Amino acid sequence: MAKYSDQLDAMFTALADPTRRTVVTRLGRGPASVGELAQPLSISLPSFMKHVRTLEACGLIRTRKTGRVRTCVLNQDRLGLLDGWLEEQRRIWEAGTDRLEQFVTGGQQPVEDTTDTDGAVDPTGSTRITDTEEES
Amino acid sequence: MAKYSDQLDAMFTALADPTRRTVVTRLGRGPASVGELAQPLSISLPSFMKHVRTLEACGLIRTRKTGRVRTCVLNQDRLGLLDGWLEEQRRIWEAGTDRLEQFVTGGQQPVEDTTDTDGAVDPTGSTRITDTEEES
DNA sequence: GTAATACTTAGCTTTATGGCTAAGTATTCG
DNA sequence: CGAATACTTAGCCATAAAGCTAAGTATTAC
Repeated sequence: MAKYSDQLDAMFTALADPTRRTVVTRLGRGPASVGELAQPLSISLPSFMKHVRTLEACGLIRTRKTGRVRTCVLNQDRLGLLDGWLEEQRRIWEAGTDRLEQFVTGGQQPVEDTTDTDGAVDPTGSTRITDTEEES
Repeated sequence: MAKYSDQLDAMFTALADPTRRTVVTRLGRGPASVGELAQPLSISLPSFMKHVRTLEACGLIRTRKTGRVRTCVLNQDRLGLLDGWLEEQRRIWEAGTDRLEQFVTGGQQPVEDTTDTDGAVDPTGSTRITDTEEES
C-alpha cells in the first residue's frame, strides 16, 4: 500500500513540470499517442517518454500499446487526490480561524499547537506576527 | 511578472516535499517560529531553512523576523493557484466529454490536437485556450 | 559583560531530474 | 521482402535538490 504521503509526493512532483502539465491538459481533450503528444514539444522522444512514465507512475494517465502505437489517456479521477489534500488543509485552517475568532472575541491563545512542537511560547509575549522591523 | 506557468512550477515543487507539506499543515493551525517548526522534524536548522525559503518563494508562507525569532505564517490564499489550475483542467476535460458525446451521437473525430504549450494560460487573464476542435 | 538563543551563511556531498544521442525492436506499408 | 514508422533501451551529462557540519551574527538572558 503506497502511503498517502508518497502518492502526494509523486503527484505534486509530476505536476511540477510544465511539459507534464501540458500533457495533462492536452489529454483532457481526449486520448493521444506518444508521438502526437511529443510532436509539438521540441523534445526528443526518449526524453518525452520519461515524462509519460512519470505521469503513469503517479496514476495521472494510463497508457496502452496497440500495434506499434502507445495511446495515452488521462485518468481524471486521480486529480481528486489534490482536491482531497486541499480540502484537508482548508478544514485545518478554518478550524484555526475559528480559534482565532474565539481569541479575538473571547480571549484565549488562538493557537499553540496540538500534537508536536512543544510548549515554547512566543518570546514577544503576545501571539502576534505583525510587529516591528524587517530583515536584511 | 512571473509567468503563470512558473508560479505553478514553484507551487507544485514546493508541495512535492513531505517536510514542506508538514509545515503548511502545521501553519494552518496558526503562526510559528522557524525553531518551533523544525523541532519535531529531525532535520538540521540550516536544512530546514531551505524549505522555509522555498515555501516563501512560491508565496505559500510569509515570514517576519522580530528580534532573533523568525515567525512564519501561512498565506492561505495562495492555494487558490492550485484550485484555479484544477478548475481549468476540469473545464477542459468536461468540454472533451461533450465532444465525445457529440462523437458518439453525431459521428466526428472526438479529438485531434490543438497545439498548446502548457496550461500556460493565466486563468485570471483573458486569453482563453479556445480549443477550436474538430475540422476535417 | 558574558552566555545562551535563534537563526544565518558558507561550503560540501549525494541523489534525483531532465535532456540528449546512438542503437535497438516491433509493426505496418509498398 | 525491404523500408519506414513508432516507440524503447542504454548510456551519458549538466543542473537542481535536499541534507550536513562548521562557523558566523544578532538578540536576549543572567
